Amino acid sequence: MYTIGETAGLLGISAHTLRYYEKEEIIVPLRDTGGDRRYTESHIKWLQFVIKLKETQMPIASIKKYASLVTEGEQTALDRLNLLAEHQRSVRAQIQMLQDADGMLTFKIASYRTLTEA
Amino acid sequence: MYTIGETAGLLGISAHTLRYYEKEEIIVPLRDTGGDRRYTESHIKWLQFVIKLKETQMPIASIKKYASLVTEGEQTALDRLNLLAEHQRSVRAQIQMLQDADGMLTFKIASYRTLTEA
DNA sequence: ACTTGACTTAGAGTTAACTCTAATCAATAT
DNA sequence: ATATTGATTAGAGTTAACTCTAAGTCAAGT
Repeated sequence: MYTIGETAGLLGISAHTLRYYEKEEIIVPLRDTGGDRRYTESHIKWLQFVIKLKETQMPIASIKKYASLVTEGEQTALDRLNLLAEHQRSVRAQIQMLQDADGMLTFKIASYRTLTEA
Repeated sequence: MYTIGETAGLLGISAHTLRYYEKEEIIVPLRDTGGDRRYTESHIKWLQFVIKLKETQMPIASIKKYASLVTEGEQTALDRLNLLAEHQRSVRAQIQMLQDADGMLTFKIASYRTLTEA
């Protein structure tokens, strides 16, 4: 069980952001007797997954959608599968685009090398 | 020579965005006798490059920086090389991160498949 | 002559995703 | 006993990158 500060530290995000994710219904932490948020190992795992989705450009709105499917339970498994499969296509498209850009940069950089070494 | 509308169509961005890039000093189009913007082939090529940088998450501020180096001329070639080399490192880091995410998604999706097919 | 559509400008509005502020409270450290 | 630390809330502010609005000019088509 972690406090909001510990959780933020562990994940490398701010406590502010954790409260924002809660407001967006992406995560629902427990509360201790004093009313403070408490995060379990399974909350942490879920947040790490959310952060991975974020890093790969999934918008908060889609993450929210996925989170709501998880909350709805077992019978949404197929919907979740489809959502992730769709996102995987987007991730692969991003990789392709970045590889093209990498090639272009290699070429540009080589031109500048020729220029500056001449 | 293209009008702003033609250029926008060619590049798949809006005329508004082209004016915005001009305000940010990323591009300086010519003007016809009526004062309307005119874009040459070389403007188009430059804009295509700018769009590639954008797609690969280079912030407008950095693109602006690069554009100003280009304007300054030959003697900034080494600075430009360094800027692009730095960006290439970022592009490669993005590719790496996306490939990890792709693996994770493959795993998650496989789990859901097992679940929904059982 | 009139309408249509593209262009001009300065500047306001939008969206996503935070990020911070203010005012307050509760537990711990000196 | 007081000071610090870290938590709480609602709601305001920020940043990047557009995106649009208003008010207007101008050329071409009917």
